[in-house]
Amino acid sequence: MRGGLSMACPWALEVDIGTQHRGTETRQRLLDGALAVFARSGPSGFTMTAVTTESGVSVGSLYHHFGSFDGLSAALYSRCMSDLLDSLIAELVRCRTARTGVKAMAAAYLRWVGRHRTQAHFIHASAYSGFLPAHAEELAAEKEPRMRAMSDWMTPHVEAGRVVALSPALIEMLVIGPVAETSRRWLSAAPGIDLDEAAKVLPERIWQSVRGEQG
Amino acid sequence: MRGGLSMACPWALEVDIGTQHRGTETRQRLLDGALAVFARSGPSGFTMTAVTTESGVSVGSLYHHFGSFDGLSAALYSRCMSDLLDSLIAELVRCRTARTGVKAMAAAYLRWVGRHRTQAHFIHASAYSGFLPAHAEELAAEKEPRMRAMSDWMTPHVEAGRVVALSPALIEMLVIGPVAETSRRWLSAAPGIDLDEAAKVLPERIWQSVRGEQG
DNA sequence: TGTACATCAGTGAACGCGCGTTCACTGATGTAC
DNA sequence: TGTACATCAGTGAACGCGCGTTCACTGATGTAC
Repeated sequence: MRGGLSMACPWALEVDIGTQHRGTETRQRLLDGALAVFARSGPSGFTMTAVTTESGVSVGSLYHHFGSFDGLSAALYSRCMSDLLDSLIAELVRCRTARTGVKAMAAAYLRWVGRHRTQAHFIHASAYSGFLPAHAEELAAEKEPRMRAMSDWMTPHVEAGRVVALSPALIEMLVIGPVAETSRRWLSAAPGIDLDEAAKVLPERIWQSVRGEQG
Repeated sequence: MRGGLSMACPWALEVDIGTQHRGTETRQRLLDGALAVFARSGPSGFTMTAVTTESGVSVGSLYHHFGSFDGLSAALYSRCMSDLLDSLIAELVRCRTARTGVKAMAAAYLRWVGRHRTQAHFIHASAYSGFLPAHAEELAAEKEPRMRAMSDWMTPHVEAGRVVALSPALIEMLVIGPVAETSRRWLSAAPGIDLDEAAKVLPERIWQSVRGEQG
């Protein structure tokens, strides 16, 4: 059993610094189980009992690794958010012009949501949950370098006038706002929202909203 | 007591068709109390016990009027959403050009959120709550005429090419997306978001994203 | 290489708490004659 | 105008349920000598 798992997860050797392999594996099982519960039962069915049953891990073990159920929720949120941001960054760094970069981010956001519906649902549904403020520090530490990577890409374009001279936060509102709202409606199963159609037309319109005088 | 209330709320005579005045008053007290609880304690403190204590209305009375706690939540959501939409419409109908109308809606949204923080918080935090699907019909009935009013205003501008030829839903994403995302961050007390600053610059950028070739 | 020991990982029964809901009841209001 | 009656409005104790959390414990792993 142990040997098999080690072969399946050779990278675990690098991750497990000062911890045991089975601990890392248990954490993954809990996070995977939590996501499975959320996919099946939504926010109202997202309880500790359901997660421990789903993952086959004991309550005490959950507490050993995450400290509380909120702690597990925050860890899952962090994993989902990092995955989303990494997807955006991967698309962004391949672009050289401001226009292609902005459009790529908007399109990548919609594509990621379509391909990771449960994760996207969990991120959006957790927006006002109690565990976010309680674990704000760790979450910010995970998010900050990724936000900086995007900001670093954008800054030269802003300084050259190819993107409108607004604060990074407001540029983010214009780029992410429409696709986040689209995702929210799609996740709520609102009629009349099609991700593919949105991905075709929104990126160009979003670019029009942030292009500068030299754009 | 009754006489004093009747004088304070003469319009109640028009609203109370087939019901008693004190019933209407009790419903208002419950909804007001619910909003007060949400303002003080947020989503996690939003419980029936808290609402009945705050409003001084008995549990049984709550059930008599709303059927369940979810029913009360849905009614509160409906009241907040209608108030928001009515604010947008009031600004919209005063505008004749596509540009001023679109900009007015975006600005009005941000202004309403700033002036009705708790209501805005409740709307956004309820996005994935269980009571929305369960009461979808009544909520849609309240919302539909208001959405149609906005759609009716927009249609001639789309047909004349002053607004880009996209589905009403996608136009909504472009107009509401950035201001909704801005509100969300502001409501979460995220640093670096200022509603007044956003209201100054976002409306014009949003207009750029939806203007048509004749705009 | 073998043994002792410390630390990490994992277990699950038991607990208290506060939640939403029910129900048998009383009181207030409106209506019919 | 007065009375009987039906309906609407309001009460609050009692209930069961499932939640997150605790804790005394066993087992597995890694390390020192």
